[in-house]
Parts: sequence; C-alpha cells; structure tokens
Amino acid sequence: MAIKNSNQKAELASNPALLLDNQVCFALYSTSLAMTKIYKPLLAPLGLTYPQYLAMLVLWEQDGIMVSELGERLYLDSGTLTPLLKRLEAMGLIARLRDVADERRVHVTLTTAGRKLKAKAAVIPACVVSAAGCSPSDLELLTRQVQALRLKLVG
Amino acid sequence: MAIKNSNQKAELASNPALLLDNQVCFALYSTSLAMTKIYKPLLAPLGLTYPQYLAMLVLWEQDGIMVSELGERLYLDSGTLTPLLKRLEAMGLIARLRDVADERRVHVTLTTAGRKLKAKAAVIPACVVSAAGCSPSDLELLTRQVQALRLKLVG
DNA sequence: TTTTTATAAATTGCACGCAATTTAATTGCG
DNA sequence: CGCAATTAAATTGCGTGCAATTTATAAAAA
Repeated sequence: MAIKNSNQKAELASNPALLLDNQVCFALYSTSLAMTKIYKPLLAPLGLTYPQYLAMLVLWEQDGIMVSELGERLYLDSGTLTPLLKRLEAMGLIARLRDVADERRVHVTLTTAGRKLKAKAAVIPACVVSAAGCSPSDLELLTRQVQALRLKLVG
Repeated sequence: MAIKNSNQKAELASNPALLLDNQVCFALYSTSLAMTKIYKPLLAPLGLTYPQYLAMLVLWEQDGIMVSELGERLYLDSGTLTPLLKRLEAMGLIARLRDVADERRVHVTLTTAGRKLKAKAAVIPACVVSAAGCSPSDLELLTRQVQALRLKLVG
C-alpha cells in the first residue's frame, strides 16, 4: 500500500498536467455546475430552468429576435433551443412566429407575462453576487477574463 | 423602431445586472461548453466523452476508489455517475466491484486497457493550453481564481 | 423557368446532470 | 436480538447540449 502510493505519486509528478485540479476546463465545468445549483432556488419562483432564464435575459434585451440570433448570443443551436422555446411558449412567456417575408425564420417575442417576469428576475443577480461572496469588482474582473478565454476558443 | 430601441436601452441602463454579458455565470457556462467542444476531437481517438475523461483522470490519480469518492472529486452524484461508469465498463476501461466488507459500496478499478489509455491522454492538456492561446501561467492563475469561486459556492 | 444549392428551423438519438425515489445493506438503539 | 434509522448505489423522469439528419423555404444557376 505504501509502495503503491509512492508509485502513484511518482507517476503524477511525471505529468502534473493530467491532474484534475490543474485543469482550467474542469474548474470552469465544475464551477458552472455549482453556479447553476445556486440559481435553482432563485429561479424556482419564476418557474424557469437556468438555460430558460438565459433565453429570457436575451429577450429582455432584444425582443422579437430570430432563433438563430438567440443561438448566436447563447452559443446554442436549434437542436437545443427549439424544445426549450417550445417550453417557454407552453408556459405563456413567449410566442414563436414565422417571418411573413421568409417563412424559414421564426421570431421569438415576449408575451405580456414574459415581459412582466423581468421585474421578478431583477433581484436575482444581487443574490448570486452575494452567494459568490466576493466584491462585485472582483467578480466583474473574473467575468471579463473568462469571456476573453471564450473569445479565444470560439474565435 | 427608433423609439422602441431607445426605450429598450433606457430599460437596460436601469438594470445592467440583468445584461447577459455582465453575468459571471453565463461567462462560465458558455466558456465551459466552448471548452468541451475543444476537447471533443481530442477525445475522439480515445473514444471518450468529456465527463468520461474526467472520471478517468480521477482514476489515473486514485485507482480503486468508491463511486461516492469519485462523486466528491467531480461534484457529481450517483445518478450521473452510475450510467457513465457502466459505459466505461462496457468499453473495457474499468471494472465495478462490490466491497466485500460492505456490499453497498462499489469500487471502481482500472483495467489494463484503462491504465494504458493514460499514455494516449498525455498529449491532451498541451493541446488545450494551445487552443486557449494564452500563457500557461495566465491559465493557471485563472484556474485558481475559478476554483476559489467554486469553493465559495459549494464550500 | 426549372433545377440546383443554400439556409433556418425542426427532428432524432445519445449522453449527461440532477431531483426524487427505490433498493439493498449496515448501523444504532432499545 | 429485533427494528428503526442511515447510508451507498441504482433507478426514474425531465431538461438540456449537440451531432446528424430532415423538412421547408428561399436564392442562385443553368
């Protein structure tokens, strides 16, 4: 057992890059999942999942955009968005309307209920900052750094 | 249209915290997904998905651990891990063995093929660092910062 | 104009994540 | 010992993500 342990440690030292805790990607992955868990009780009163909330955030910024534009903002494709938007539609928060000039396109528009939901969502960001337990400026700096990494990855 | 735009902008200015690009969580979420896409072609030769690769990373560090320990390392529960481990077992990379002293527990052990796969994985971290397009020290700093955030969220 | 090509969204199929429940085994308490 | 309480995995069900394909429409080329 002592021998086995020392062998394992020697092996690790030979390639620290393969250690779980040295990987940016796992840090991002596990922290993103942890964040989603923070959001769950905050979003429950609104009846939204986290990806649904993201779609609503975009629509609160830009109502009436097409599915493809929404996908560009969220880095998601129609395979993910179509069923998600159908659920938001079933909840009465959005409408999906074919473009009259080009029937391949679908415009996503907020309903009155969808627009009203923004007020209930307004408190959420502050709750998240509080849960993160660090200063807003530190958080913003981290946000920009992570966005910069994303930019390098997606081009 | 001009009026509608200016209304929208006034509304945004009133609550910048709800803007998608001001949210740490979306930065983490979208960057984590982008990272997974970088891994996909790198992991394809090994026949692994990204979460399966994470499980293998842990096992290459600590062979023979229980499902619950693996879950603690990866922040995942048995609902996620059980089917994932069954797939790794079906691929012949691991074995799942009930503890003789406590039959509720399941030990996850690498097969010879599972142990050999580590050599093929050894090149992956360098490829990812290269794709991230920034210095290893910057990347490590970011990793530590994101880990610190995770600690505040789960810890 | 007809055919081909391109595009937008939807569909299909698979692998996660995770809440909630179930199953099976162990521990603790009287 | 007997039985409730606890624990570890597994199971079930739902909502993503995403590759690959399909459908429907529009644009371009012959």
